Amino acid sequence: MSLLIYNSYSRKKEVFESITPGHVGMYVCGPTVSGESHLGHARPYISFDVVFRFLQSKNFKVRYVRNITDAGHFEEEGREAEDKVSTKAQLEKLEPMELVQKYTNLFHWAMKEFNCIEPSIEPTATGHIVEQIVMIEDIIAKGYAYVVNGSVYFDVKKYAASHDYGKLSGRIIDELLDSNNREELSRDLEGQAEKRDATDFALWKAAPPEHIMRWKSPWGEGFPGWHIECSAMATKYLGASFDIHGGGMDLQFPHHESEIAQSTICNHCNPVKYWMHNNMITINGRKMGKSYNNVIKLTELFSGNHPLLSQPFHPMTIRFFILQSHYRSPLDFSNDALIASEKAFKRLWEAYEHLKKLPIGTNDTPDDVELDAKVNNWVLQFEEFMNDDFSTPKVIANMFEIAPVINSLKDGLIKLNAIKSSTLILMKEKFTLFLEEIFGLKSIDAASNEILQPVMELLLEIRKEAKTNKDFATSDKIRNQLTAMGIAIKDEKDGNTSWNIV
RNA sequence: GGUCCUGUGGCCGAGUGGCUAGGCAGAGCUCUGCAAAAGCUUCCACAGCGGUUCGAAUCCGCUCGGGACCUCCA
Repeated sequence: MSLLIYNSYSRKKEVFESITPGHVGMYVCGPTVSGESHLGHARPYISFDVVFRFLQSKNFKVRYVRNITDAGHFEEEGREAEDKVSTKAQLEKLEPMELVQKYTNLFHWAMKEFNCIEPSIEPTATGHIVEQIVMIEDIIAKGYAYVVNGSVYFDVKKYAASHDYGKLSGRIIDELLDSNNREELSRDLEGQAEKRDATDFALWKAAPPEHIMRWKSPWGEGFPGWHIECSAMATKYLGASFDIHGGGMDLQFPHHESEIAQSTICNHCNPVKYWMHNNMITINGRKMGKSYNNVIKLTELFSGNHPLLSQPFHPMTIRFFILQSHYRSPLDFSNDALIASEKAFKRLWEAYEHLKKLPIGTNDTPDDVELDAKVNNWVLQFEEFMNDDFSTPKVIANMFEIAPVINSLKDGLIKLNAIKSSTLILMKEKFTLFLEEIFGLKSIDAASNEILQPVMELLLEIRKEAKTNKDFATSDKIRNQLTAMGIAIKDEKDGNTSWNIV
């Protein structure tokens, strides 16, 4: 069965066919490392990590490029052309590269916590200034950019005359161009005056004297525009046209629209076959963002140190929470929703642990034909759902359908030969594949450490003896004290006792 | 103002015109020395008003509400 991907460019689901059979080139806009990542940032990187993993499971050789934006972003484009990174650096009295390194490290740490596989290539904007300059020169040579006072701007009007600028973001170019004359948009921004048209965007900005991050260029010292870095790096590592470009919905315009324009002029072809955009994470119905002052940083989420949070949340809980909704749907954050996800995830993972331990028999004829068929169907739908534009919530729903069956098998409420041995093997195989390898989830349990393990065994043995002697005072004392210490114990149906750190 | 998306039960969230999404919370029962967990059962729903249809949460229109983008943004 083929993979369907919703292409933002065509606004419909399309059958995925990679440009080079067996290989996939995927570019995802990475973080701007001028500050700490927040919950909103987690979504694209987790969503596209799953895309990456799923494509690999389908035996594609994927080159996954995710950049680090460590220069070139404008805090407020046009108003005061300033480099975001250098602004912050002056504030914190750090060397710009020191700041960039700090937040890059923090970002990498968070990605590791989320169990995101590292991209194949993680290029930095500052490491590709030359490529960007070459690309800008090319655009100028082809007549689609002009130089003013040491800055270079892309000529949108000229480009739009022969290309469909605005298609990706559903923008109507005439209205954008008209908006030049509209009062509410003529904000009379500094630097705006240099542009021939308000819709033109900067490829290169001349650096004012106080600007720390600056590079020599044919147009004087300056720094690159925001959009050119992605075009330059994507072209360098994935070629003139590649398969998948991902990022947040909020990047569609102007960032991705401009990327298309730049690359199209340089390479004479549409750079991207499938555009994928994840929706936003909202908080009380509002997009999480600095301008709204409603961000929850990842460090706060993991530590629980935030007024909106009642407790710390494990990175896997966040990952599961994100996977419980479809990547193109808005996802509303709340403390309660996260608590619900945490419980749900723990329950599902526990069932998975039980599944792994179920013994495989040699039963070819199921006692319960109906159940056997149902389970088979649920499991086989995992891939079907993923093939339908990565419908992770549906896969999870099916896993929850199967969880009671697993628990019942484990407790003997359903006999093992109710289902075929091959069905059980299939369950084990697919749960591991989808839960661990594709969804990238792993146990939330604080790893039971080596010293604790034998101590617990001893304690539980003593408790078992007490129980056998009907000395419930002792057995309850052990249980209650352990509970107070944060260790929960459960008497299983088979007479054994399991434990875990809460 | 323009473009687009969206409105599902106490909460979060799937839903491709006809068949129980799922999770969390609530209620009851079973198992259990008691717990916890688990299992079973169960309550609560498709913003409103029209229309298309044998049949709509699902398609169309209108109204009301929410949001995103149009400026840095995941």
